Amino acid sequence: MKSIKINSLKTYKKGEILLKQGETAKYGYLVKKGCLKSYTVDNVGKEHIMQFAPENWMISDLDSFTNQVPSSVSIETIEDCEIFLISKSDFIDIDSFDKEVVVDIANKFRNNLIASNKRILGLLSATSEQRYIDFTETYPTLVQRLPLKLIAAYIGVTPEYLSGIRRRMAKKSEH
Amino acid sequence: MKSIKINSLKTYKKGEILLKQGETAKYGYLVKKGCLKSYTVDNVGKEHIMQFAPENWMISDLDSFTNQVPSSVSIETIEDCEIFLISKSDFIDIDSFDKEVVVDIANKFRNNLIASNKRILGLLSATSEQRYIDFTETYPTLVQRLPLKLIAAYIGVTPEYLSGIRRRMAKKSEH
DNA sequence: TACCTTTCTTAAGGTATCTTATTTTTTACC
DNA sequence: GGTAAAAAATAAGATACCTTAAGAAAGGTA
Repeated sequence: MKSIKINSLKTYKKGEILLKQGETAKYGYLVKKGCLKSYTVDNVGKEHIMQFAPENWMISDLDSFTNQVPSSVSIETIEDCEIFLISKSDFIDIDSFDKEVVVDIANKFRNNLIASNKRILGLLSATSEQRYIDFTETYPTLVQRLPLKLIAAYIGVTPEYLSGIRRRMAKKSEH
Repeated sequence: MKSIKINSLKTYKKGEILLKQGETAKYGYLVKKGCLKSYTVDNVGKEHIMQFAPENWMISDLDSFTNQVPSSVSIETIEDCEIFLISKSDFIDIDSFDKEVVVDIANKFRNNLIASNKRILGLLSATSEQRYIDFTETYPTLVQRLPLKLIAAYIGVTPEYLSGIRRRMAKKSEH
């Protein structure tokens, strides 16, 4: 990715919204410091988290960013952040890149795709307790760092229910 | 993708297993005629469908195929099929491709990623009835073509429950 | 046509997860 | 350090979805 020029490094406070559901994504966000989330709010006001982006992760609505259609997610800081903004014009004209960069991009998409497919399988076939365990193994640092309700919105249960999962797991491991 | 050479076109009967969960994927499968499914069977014997591949779709376990690790899915014909096998050696050495081909591959990964992310959002936030409606809109031809139990395994409910969804939807639309 | 097999439907009872409400704990701020 | 606000824990009752089992419909084959 080294030959993609980075437009600007900006700082944000916790809780700022960088992209709103329904708007068109102008930027990809590369996190230098802090953590972002991409999420939807459904018609009964409940939040569902698509992705977390801690340090060195990249986040956007790929469909909106690439095809200039309305975004299906919002993106928001969940800690104070320093973030590189990568503009659409830097990114969309993939043909103008060096081949090496295109290979990097293809590999990045492929790895993201593998990760997304694993998540689909988990949502289809794993219990919520198992999805929580998977989360703690995949993101050991985030388990400590994120509030419970965000983890619940990521694995697909209510905060109350995740609280119960934790209690039952603690009881089990007592002996 | 035009400069990827195609190894061979093979024919299969309905119900043949092309890749078994746990084995390493040697091929990508490009469907000329018929339909494939990729799926897992969980520890209580229940089937969960990752993807359908009707005509012109490509299917494999991308992680297994790319990184030579055990596959997390099985792939099986659900109709009589004609299928192009694309071998790993044709595909994995992405650096040796023309740039144009690499751009095609990147775009294909990107589009798959967008589709997978939509499915994750659906699994997180939509009711099973809404996921069924989404399925009928995304794959109108498959709704008629596939048995109910496969659609149920794709949207993440039991066949009995999907049968109930259909009944309630029919009743609703009566007036 | 008749038979066998698979698919689909229906229904009763069970489990997982949600909703709502209340209490306790933690965090943020003056 | 004290107070307000947010987050987490707990619990009771409601709903979505599953399990099991049985019967009805549809498809394939002799």
